[in-house]
Amino acid sequence: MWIEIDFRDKRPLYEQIASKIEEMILRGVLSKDEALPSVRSLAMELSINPNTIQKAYSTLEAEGLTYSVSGRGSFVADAGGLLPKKREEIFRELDGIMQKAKVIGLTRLELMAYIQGDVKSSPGRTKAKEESDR
Amino acid sequence: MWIEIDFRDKRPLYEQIASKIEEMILRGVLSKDEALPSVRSLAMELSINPNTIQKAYSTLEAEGLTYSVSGRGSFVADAGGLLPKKREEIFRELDGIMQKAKVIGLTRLELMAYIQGDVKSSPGRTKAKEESDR
Amino acid sequence: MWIEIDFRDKRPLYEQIASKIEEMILRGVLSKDEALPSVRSLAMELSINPNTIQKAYSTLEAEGLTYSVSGRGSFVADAGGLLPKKREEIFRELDGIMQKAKVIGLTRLELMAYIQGDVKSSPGRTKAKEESDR
Amino acid sequence: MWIEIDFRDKRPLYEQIASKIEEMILRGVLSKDEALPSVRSLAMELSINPNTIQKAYSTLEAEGLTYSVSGRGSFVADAGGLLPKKREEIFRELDGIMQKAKVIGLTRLELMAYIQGDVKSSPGRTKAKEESDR
DNA sequence: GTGGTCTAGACCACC
DNA sequence: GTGGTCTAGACCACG
Repeated sequence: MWIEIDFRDKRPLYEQIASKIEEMILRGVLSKDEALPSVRSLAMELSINPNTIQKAYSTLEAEGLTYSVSGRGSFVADAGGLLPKKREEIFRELDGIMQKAKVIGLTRLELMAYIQGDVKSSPGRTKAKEESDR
Repeated sequence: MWIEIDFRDKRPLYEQIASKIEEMILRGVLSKDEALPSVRSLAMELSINPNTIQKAYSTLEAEGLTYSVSGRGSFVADAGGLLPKKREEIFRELDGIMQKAKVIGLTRLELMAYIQGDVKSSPGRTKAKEESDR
Repeated sequence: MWIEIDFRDKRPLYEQIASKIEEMILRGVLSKDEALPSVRSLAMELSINPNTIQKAYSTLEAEGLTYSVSGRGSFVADAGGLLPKKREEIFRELDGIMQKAKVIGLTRLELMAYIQGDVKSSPGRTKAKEESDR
Repeated sequence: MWIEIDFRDKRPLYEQIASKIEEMILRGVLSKDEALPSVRSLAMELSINPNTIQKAYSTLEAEGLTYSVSGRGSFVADAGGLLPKKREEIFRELDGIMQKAKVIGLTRLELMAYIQGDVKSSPGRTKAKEESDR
């Protein structure tokens, strides 16, 4: 299947998995009412404890990204209505960064310049980038 | 003293303390070679175990923000040379956010606009911010 | 297990342990992603407090020699990239020695001669060394 | 007077002072039977606790580098006979380094090459040098 | 079971 | 008094 887990990641496994699935939903890879793989099958595929998958699915449901029908499985919810909440979340993170930036004397303009000039698309290459920066 | 610990914060105590002190150093509130409060005194003041303070101080020293002399105390190091590293750290965080933003269709321009016109910061204080910002 | 602690050694226990493990990693005795013994088990084996082992493991992780996954264990990191740093460290030590040598009139040639023809190592083992050196 | 103490040095003060004086003796800056400054005067000059100076002088005497006449002060001993001991000491340190070097695959030849090619004597050069100097 | 955090109390060398 | 190390025992989240 599509998920790969990184054991060196400090985050708990269930959160890692949940966020991967969340990304797929928001990206539209998984569409409304599509079924997620069963807990057991996904657990086997990732050779991971089913409890971990269960927890990942639970958090997804708690965040409103999926809904579960007992006895049937989990399905992706309507993603449209959730975007504003995600937006808010991102802006809050951005607030945190701006605060840190201010502490070390990084101005808003510098942050904006970085965002404008930043060239990333595929996740994973962050090194060749740091060069081209500054 | 100047530090207050927030028990609702999920981060470990020692990290909370360390980051508070780090901020003061970067802000210039604490200047080079100035003495930090003794492990024991700060522990008492925050009614926290000395070992926890010790750990906070150790991590600060490991990051090069302070130096400690056994039997004399802990002192803030020369912060000047560390700013570039901090800058890089912030930019890397920013990379993460930009990636998330792209997933939900938030454009760079929107992010930049938010940074430029930012009004809300930590939840609750929405008005008095621009003033305290200087 | 493989570690033995020397109570005559003045270095703290955690450092002794950390450096033993570091040596094994650099030597290749422990290979990438191999699991270290659990904190508790190693503590029991050495009849030492788990916190002490924890500290040893923490310092190793801080130096980038290992990574730890909460709830799963500690594992050795990719040591390859760290050799240059170690090299530098050794050369810096060598600088220190050369300075001391100069003070008492020991010439570089004498040092080089000693290195080339070195026969004695740690006090007590004077003969069997060249063999075990391979 | 001639000694300057570095508060960021991890070594205890008394050892720092003792080693500075030892170096002067070995260098010949202080000659046989010359008087060291009185404990009290040196303490005042360095604005340091007299006990600390006392301890430094004691260790020097214990190592045979000085002798003290009660009621008169401390004087430097005959340095000539001590050189072999110092030589031994340095070679033992060198042994330690060679062992570490071997662990990371640094050959004796590389060490020798470093010693030969190292250019320290006139103030300056060799980046890692400034550290080990002082 | 694992790593991680925290407390409480002790001892050490140094100043 | 200071920082640093160590022990003993506890609790937590994760798997």
